[in-house]
Amino acid sequence: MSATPPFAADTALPSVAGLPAPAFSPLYQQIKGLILQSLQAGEWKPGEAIPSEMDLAARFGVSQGTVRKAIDELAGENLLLRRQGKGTFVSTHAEQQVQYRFLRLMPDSGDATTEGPAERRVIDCRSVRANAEVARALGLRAGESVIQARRVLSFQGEPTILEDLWLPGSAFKGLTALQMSDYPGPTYAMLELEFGVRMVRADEKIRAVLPDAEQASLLQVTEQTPLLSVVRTSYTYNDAPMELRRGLYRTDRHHYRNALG
Amino acid sequence: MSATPPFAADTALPSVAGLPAPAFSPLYQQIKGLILQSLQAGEWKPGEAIPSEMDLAARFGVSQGTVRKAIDELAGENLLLRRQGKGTFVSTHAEQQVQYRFLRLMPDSGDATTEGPAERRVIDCRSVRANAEVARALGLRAGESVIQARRVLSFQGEPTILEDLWLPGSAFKGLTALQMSDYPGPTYAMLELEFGVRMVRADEKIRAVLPDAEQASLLQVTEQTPLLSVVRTSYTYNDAPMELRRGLYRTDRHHYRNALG
DNA sequence: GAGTGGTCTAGACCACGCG
DNA sequence: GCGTGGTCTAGACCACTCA
Repeated sequence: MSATPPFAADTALPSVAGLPAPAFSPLYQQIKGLILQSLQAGEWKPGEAIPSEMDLAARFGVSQGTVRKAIDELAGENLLLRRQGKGTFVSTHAEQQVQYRFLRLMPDSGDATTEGPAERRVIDCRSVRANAEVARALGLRAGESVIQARRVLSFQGEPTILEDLWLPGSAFKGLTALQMSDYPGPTYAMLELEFGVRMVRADEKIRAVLPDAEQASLLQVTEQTPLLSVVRTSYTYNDAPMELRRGLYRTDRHHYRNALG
Repeated sequence: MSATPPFAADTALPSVAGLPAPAFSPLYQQIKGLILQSLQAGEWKPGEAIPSEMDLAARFGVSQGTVRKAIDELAGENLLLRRQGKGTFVSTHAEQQVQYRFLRLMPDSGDATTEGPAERRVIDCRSVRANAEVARALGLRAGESVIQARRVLSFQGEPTILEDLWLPGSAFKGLTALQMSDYPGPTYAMLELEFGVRMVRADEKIRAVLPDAEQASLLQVTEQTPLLSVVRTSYTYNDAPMELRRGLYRTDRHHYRNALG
């Protein structure tokens, strides 16, 4: 029971010259926003169930159908996971059926399960000052503290991915090389667990490049071997960038897979 | 008015040993299937409006809400396009706001609109016999007739993409180099218009490679320039493969963009 | 059997596009 | 002002999970 709808739909806001009217916000979008706030505030932790649709409907003072539509959208964005008969759960990078949610590199033959998990070797992990590029990508000022790490992922004993990554120092203070290498499972799952930061979506820019001498050596290829450069920016709930990652992928036994709708 | 629901939900089909029960098919999924059939049969052409939700509800003998949910899914798969106040339309590669629906290559600065349309140069277009690889990708037998084409796309005067593509000869009989070069707009739109074949989704496998001498010459780069190899298989409504395309992308002024959800 | 999400319906009203 | 898709409600019943 209880409350009245959070806001009246703003059907008649003043319109701005030159721009289309500010648009009207349906109830279920407002409910979606409220659920998003609770997710962001950590009211429900990754992997946990959120309240049932009926409970949320009562809490927000709307019908079940309206809550349902809000949850539908959040589930479509992979922020929530519905399980019939059990409840609706906060998405997590752990306990994912697919091992790595953001990694699109696939073995040429077989699939990720036949290949087994990656072996990780952390080469470097330390706190540095952000240069201009890193600062821009993470929404920081140049010179602010960031954690920089480098590691090599190997599949079936063959070094395949060289990753450099940068995380804002403020959110990940105290991250160690040990955490980066010892956590069993995706690094994003470790960041959720240890720092409460959940990466929710990401953008990638892909190029073909040649490695420098050090990169080639780490991947055990020649400097004439073309590699995929994958620059990823990952975002948390409020669309704030929380990670910059640059991967160099060997594509002699793997390929980057993409589905176009 | 009219008909009874197309099928009773098959709640109690015999279950197969070792497999989970055959599942139950909600009404809206059946409606979705019927709409899909009409699309595939060409009852409504790309760009045209399909009947209103009320009309379809009457035609199928279900409620508007059920038709709505079926259409929602088809719109989510980009097969239909909803426009409030106007109707629901069959998606098309023409009149797309984004010029190229399947092309993920973006200029490093600015966007596709600032860059202007690509200039196309068709180098080759002829009928050949499918080799084993092409036959497998297109679901043909080796030796069957396929149309093979090669072309270069240039942006702002700079050759950027070299494409080889293969189309099943049966569906595209009579395709000429002239059609490939003269049609203003996406090639996929031309194939819709001239052959009634609509590419609905695609898969891409991406690698970093070095070009051979001929490829390098066509793209005006050296043989030591790393390029993106993008092998795309495109599918029509019934998930039948209808095109194999291999692109070599220069990534010195462009990058392949991907969003991860 | 109780509780969850999933489907389906019927009806009311709203926003949008267009003649 | 009409027809379209879009929102919201209320209620019934179904499928799934787990105790």
